[in-house]
Parts: sequence; structure tokens; C-alpha cells
Amino acid sequence: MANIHDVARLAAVSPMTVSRVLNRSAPVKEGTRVRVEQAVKRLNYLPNRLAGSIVSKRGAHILALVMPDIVNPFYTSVARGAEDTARANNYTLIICNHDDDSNKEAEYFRSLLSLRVDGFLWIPSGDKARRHLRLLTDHRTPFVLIDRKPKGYSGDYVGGDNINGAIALVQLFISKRHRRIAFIGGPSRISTARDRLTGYKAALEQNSIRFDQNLVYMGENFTGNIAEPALDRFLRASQPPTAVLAANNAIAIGFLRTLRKRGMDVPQDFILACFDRIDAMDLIRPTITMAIQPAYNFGTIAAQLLLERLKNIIVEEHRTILLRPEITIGTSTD
Amino acid sequence: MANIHDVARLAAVSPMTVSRVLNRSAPVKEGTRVRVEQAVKRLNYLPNRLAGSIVSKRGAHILALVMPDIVNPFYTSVARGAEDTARANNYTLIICNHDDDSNKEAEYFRSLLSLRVDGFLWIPSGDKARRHLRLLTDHRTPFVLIDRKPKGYSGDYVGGDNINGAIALVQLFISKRHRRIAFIGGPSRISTARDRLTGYKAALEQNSIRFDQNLVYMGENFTGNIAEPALDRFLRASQPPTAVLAANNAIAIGFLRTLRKRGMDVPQDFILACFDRIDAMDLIRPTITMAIQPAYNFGTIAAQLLLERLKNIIVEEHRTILLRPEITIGTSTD
DNA sequence: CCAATTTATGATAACGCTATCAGAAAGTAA
DNA sequence: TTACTTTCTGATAGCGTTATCATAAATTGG
Repeated sequence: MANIHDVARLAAVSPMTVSRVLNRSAPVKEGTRVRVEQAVKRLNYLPNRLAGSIVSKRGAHILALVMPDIVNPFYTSVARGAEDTARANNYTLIICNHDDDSNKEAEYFRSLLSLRVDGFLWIPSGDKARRHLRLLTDHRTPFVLIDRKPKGYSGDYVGGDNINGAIALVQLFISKRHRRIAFIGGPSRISTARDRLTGYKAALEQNSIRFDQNLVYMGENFTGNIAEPALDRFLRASQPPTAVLAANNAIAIGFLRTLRKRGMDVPQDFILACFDRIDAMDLIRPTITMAIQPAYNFGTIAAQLLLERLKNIIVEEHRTILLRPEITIGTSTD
Repeated sequence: MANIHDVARLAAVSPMTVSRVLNRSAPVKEGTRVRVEQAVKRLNYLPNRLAGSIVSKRGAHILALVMPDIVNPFYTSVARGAEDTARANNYTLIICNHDDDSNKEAEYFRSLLSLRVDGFLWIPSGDKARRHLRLLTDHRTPFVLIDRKPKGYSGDYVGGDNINGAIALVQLFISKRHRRIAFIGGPSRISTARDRLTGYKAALEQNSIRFDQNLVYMGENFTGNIAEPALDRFLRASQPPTAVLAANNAIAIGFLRTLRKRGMDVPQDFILACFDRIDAMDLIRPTITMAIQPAYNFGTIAAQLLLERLKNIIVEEHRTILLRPEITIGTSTD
């Protein structure tokens, strides 16, 4: 494969002149430039970004997105937003799935830091992930957190307004005269689960509804698998709920699936609402109420913040961007 | 940030010895090794993979996945399979979305070759993408194609058996006594659209049903947007269809959505089947028949083939792996 | 037309690492 | 002990670039 010396030889200039033509890093006389460009074309030469980044100490223009699981459509949209923004700024994006496993996450960080990626977009695995922060700051690699905010973290962050989103959903239930309202959350080591629970409690309190621990199920993960034990718990309650708030899309789907398996359905047995979009929801009948977060924008905005840190100069210390979810009322809430 | 010289100094050895400890590339005496490891730990040193790859000429252990759109759950699963396999082999995965745009695709290839990625997993944008093949072979970067196979391509490939999949679906319609069967395909520059059309035609022929051009709509893309014009076309036919085969999940969803918008539904007005999974299909009523492709395995197998090329030695020239879709019969086909 | 600028180009060193060879240290055999 | 292996370690060079400084060429002003 051709290198910069081959091009230089063919164009009868020094490698340095080739470099200047390719990077526009200094003016080069028209005629020389054309000769170099022809040589580049002739040899099908593509400069080695790795080599360049080593000596210029500028990084190879790579961003990493470390996140739970690309298969969940919510995260997929975040990834797409990040990728589009990265590309628009001539960065390449690496995507890694940690499956909410802090050790897997740690391995990725080591590997990516070793690659000298320019920066991280990061949906952390949970509060334990705070231990990775040191690693990133030690290696002076900037990062922006997305969606989840570990306890005590105060750096750049882009996420949703989970507390008010949950309040709005519960309020909706209450406005439909429901008072036995259940909550299915994810693991409480993850901020989104905590915040949505907080919102749920706050809404109850605002309406003087007594909080009942039997109507809350915090699962070991954010998947549909936790819906069945949650339902079991609710049905065992002395006064079972009539409305259920699921902390995310996957849980809601799991819940609906479990209901139907048991011969129950929405809205006759429970009314249902959840966070995040469910694909093709309009085809499911009755449709579920969703607090849809602007996932794509999570990705674009976070990438922009990160790129600012990379390009600039100095920006404000800590920036927190909270985006409001959009509530889509489903027929299952009637 | 510490480099290998810093570690060497602290451990009172030469950089070369540090390198040997880190890469296990040659035996190092126990005591020395321990000193080096302590120094590495003390300095929080992570070797620079970029620098290493330049001199060892081994690539930085990066694979690239160039594909249409990570937002479609089918491709998402492919990506996840690829990522899991890459990780298991200590490779990092870069994901790029070309949106079926051959120019965007070309830009990515240039950028990724410049990064000296070790190999490509590639779901091409269409037949025009064949022009990029030269670029890859010129730069001696191995690749494996997934899902789509441009006309005339004969290298490594992992995909689905689209012809027989389509035949099976049409056969299913016919077994339910349908004879006016329509097909909604994607652009015919994409092999999956072509092959599914081929299967559709073959099944008709096998059953002595005359092919009717008015019952075929080949859209400009693979999205749900093409469903509406397709339906218009079908309804204008002298004898409208009673069964519809959609070439992928997105088109089927678009079709169902369009139907309902117009006060029609499945299965009373049409029965419906499609390729690829639709998430939470079991919640949609009636459910649609799907030829579900093992997308995750597309990713894992393709990555394995690629890694074989990278690690080995010489493998067979051209390998084609065709995986059969699994047909899930939906109630809409009753 | 000559000096003083400005613009264009090249030579050299360095980035952080590893391949390679050479030499030192340790182990073995006689 | 000596000679011969074998094991370990280091010096050097070089991977493909770019930063930096130096010099050559072109341009400007008087």
C-alpha cells in the first residue's frame, strides 16, 4: 500500500508538501498542488490517520459510545443521533454494549482508551460506574453522560426529565379516577429507575394517595422479564392496582404480554403507561400511553457537547441538559 | 499521559522489556515482569494501540460495520451479533449508517480505510456499491458482505434464503385459497428485493397463477412510506389482491397502518405476510405472518468469517452462507 | 535593480511503539 | 573450570506521519 513517500516521489516533492496538500495545513503553489493531487489519485493513496494522530497528538477523530444495548430501540435512536453528529463533524463512532454490566464496561474503557479515542458518549451501567470516572479523567479523555446520571455525578449530562415525566403519567391516571396505581421499575442502582420512582411517589403525595410498597416492584433489570413477578406481586396485594406505570418500553411490553397470557388485558384489568417509545405502538390495540423521550436528540446534543470540549477552548464546567418527554396518550388509558 | 518509556524508567528496564511484558511476545524473568507490572499499575499506563499497530503492521484490531440504518431492528440485531463476536475476539467495532446512499457509503470507506481498520462487515447500499469493491481490494482490506449481494459479486457472503423464503410465504397464501396475491418490494437495485420478487414469481408459476404486473409495487426504498402508493396501485387493479407480501418489516407496518387509516384491516380486507421480525408482533392483533431471518447470526457468522481471514492463513476463496428464515404464522393469515 | 518581505518547499527530528539483532546472564555438560 | 547452550535484556532502527526550523523562490517597494 502506498505511503506518503511514494506520493512525494511520484509528484517530485517532499513528503511534507504532500502532507500540506492533504491537510491544507499550509499554502502550496497551485501547480505543485495539482501534481500532488494527481499522484494521490494515481496511487489510490489514503493517508494513514493513525500515524498522523500519533505525531500531531490530535487523536484519530474517533468517538466512542458506551451504552447498555443497541437492540433496545431507545438506545438505538441515541446511537443514530450520535453517529449522524459524529459524521457531520468528521468523526468516526465506535459503539459498545455493556449490558448493564460494570465489568464489561470497564474492559471497554480500557480498550478504548488504549485506542486513544478522542472522547466518550456514555450511558453508564449504573451507580457503580462512577468508579470508571477516575480512569477517564486520569487519561484526560473528555466525556458526556447520557440518560443515566450516577449518584453524585456532576459533569456534562444529557437526559430526560424523569421525575416530571413520571408525575405527568401518574397524574393522568389519577385524572381518570384511578387511585390504586402500581409502579414497575428497573434496578435502583440506575438513576432513571430511581427518578421515575421519585416522580411516581411525588405524584401520589400531591394527590394525598398513600404510598403502598406492595404496589412497587423494582426489578433486577430493565427487560420485560421482570413484568411477570411484578404482576404476581400486585395480584397478591390486599387491594390490587387498577393502573400500572412501567419504567420503560420493554417492561410495558412484557407486562402486556404477561397479562394476555393469563387471560387479562388492557384496559379492562389494568390501564397501562410507560416511558420511551414502543415501535408500531399505533398498531397495538388498545394503544399504551407513553412518555416518549427525544432519544435521537439525546445522541445529537451529547455529541455536540463532546465535540465542543474537543474543539474548544474552554466551556462551562458542568452542563446538564434535561429534555422533557412528550406524552402520547393511548387508548388503554381511557 | 504516561508512555512506555516512563514505565521502563520506573521499572528500571528498557522499553522493549515493557513491551514484552505487555504483549507476552517473549519470555521475561519473573522478577522483572513483576516490577514492570507494578510500574504499569502505578502510572495507570495503557499502551497506545495506534502506535503499536503502525510499527507491527498488524492493524489496530478494529472492524467496521457499514450498513443501511441501525434504527431498523433487523440491522440492529446484525450489529449486535457482529459486536459480540468482535469483542469476544478482542476487536473493536465501528458502526456506520449509509442510509442506502452509495455516496455516503463511499465516504465512509475512504474514512475507514484511512483509519486502517482490519476488515469490513458490509451490508451494501445496492448494486452500485460494487464500485467500492475495487477500493477495498486495492487496499488489501478483507471484507464479508451481509444480507445483500450485488449482482455479479462472488466473494464471502452471509445472507438469507430469500427466494425460498418468499416461495414459502406465497405458498402459504395459496394454501389458504388466495390467488390474487400482491408483492410490495424495495428498490430492485437491492438483491433482497429482487430475490424476494423472484421467489414470489416462482411460487405463482409453480401454482399456475398468472403473474400480474399490477399486483407488484417496487418502491424507491425499504421503508413504510412506500406502502401507501402500493395500496393505491393495488386498489386500482381490475381485480384487486386479497393477499399481500411485503418485502420487509417496515413495509408491512406501513401497509397495516395505511389500511387502518383508510378504514380497512387485516385479515378482512387483505391477509398479510412479510420478511423480518416486527417487534412485539404478538401484541398486534391480528398478528402478521413473518419470515424471520436469524439476523443476530448474520452478524456473528459474518464476523467469524472475517476474523478467519484476518487470523489465518488461507481459507477457501469464496464462501456463501445462506440461512433459512423461520416462518411464524400469524393470525392475519387465517 | 537590489534589498526587504512574503510565500513556498524541504531537511530533520520526533510521536510511541515493536522487529530485529546483538550481547549479557544464567544454565548445562564435560 | 571451560565451552556450549539457552534464556533474558537492551540498542538501534524504523513504521507513516507531522512540527518545526531553515532555506529557497517569488514578490514587493523604493
